Amino acid sequence: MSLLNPKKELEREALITNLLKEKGLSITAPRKLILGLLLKEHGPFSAEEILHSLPKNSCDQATIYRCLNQFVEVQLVNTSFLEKDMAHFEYNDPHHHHHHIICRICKKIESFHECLMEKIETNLQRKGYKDIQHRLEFFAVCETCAKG
Amino acid sequence: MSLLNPKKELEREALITNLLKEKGLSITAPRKLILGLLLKEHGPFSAEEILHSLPKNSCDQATIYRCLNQFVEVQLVNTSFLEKDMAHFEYNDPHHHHHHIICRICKKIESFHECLMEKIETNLQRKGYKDIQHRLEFFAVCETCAKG
DNA sequence: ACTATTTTTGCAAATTACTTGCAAATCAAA
DNA sequence: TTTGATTTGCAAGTAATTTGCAAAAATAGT
Repeated sequence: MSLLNPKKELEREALITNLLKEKGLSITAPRKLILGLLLKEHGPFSAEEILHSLPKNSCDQATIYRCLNQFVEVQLVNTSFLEKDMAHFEYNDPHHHHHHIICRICKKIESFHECLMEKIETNLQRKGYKDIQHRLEFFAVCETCAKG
Repeated sequence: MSLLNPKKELEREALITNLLKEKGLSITAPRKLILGLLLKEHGPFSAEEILHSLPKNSCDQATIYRCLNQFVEVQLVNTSFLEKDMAHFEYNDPHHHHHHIICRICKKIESFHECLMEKIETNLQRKGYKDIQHRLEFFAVCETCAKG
């Protein structure tokens, strides 16, 4: 824990605890660690990155996956599939809706906040990105499943 | 091969062959089968679905993956990650740019052609979809990599 | 607080989409 | 058709993610 600002740390603790409670998840050490990391640093992170960012042996990788999946279920966290064989996870902050761009070569990930595609592409071009493609997918519950 | 319309079949053959040639890929039986399927039916298909749609033993699964990856490289085919542990593939028809919606429960995939998000979401709501989320990601070559 | 009940965790093994090494088959160029 | 390069099939390998199970921790009731 940070020795520099114990008050802020307490606030963070309370925030994490509240978020978990609101979503009906019990308060456990691994869940606080993982959610705490996602709140402090703004990802997206792979499960492996999370594992290595947390204190050694503080949390098993199976637990990390299980917690992340639960967080995604209750929409506390978003998943992206920026690389094909590895998911990335990020705190789902409703006030900071944004999207990602990944370099096809070096895999560096950046975020941006515009939300109209032509505008976004123009801005990306100005930033020097070449050969831009996008992928937009919607996820929802269809009429049949909503009734069943 | 279809006995109903041999002329159309020949045209299709020629189209497939031309597409492969244009992209600098040699003409092989598996490549023709896979691309042919993607041209005839409009996916997206998983590799497994492609395997089972082709005539028994006409093509190994390793070959299917290799061909699909080559098609993606030359931008003849697009990939989506609609389900988290399985890629879907679709012919990249520049005249029919579109996006997908997948039901979070039954995994049924539909396509639509609008390209502004609010409009899309409104239309999806009219179709009865609930709890709509979207995921938009850009892929490009960053300035550093373009120079290096 | 204490205990009982439920939930969660850690570990190790399993799963599964996807990839790869290699010898045999097929393709393309001349 | 022959020659050399590319591609294929097969079987084994890889790596992210999941799962079974017993032990540990969290919650609810008293």
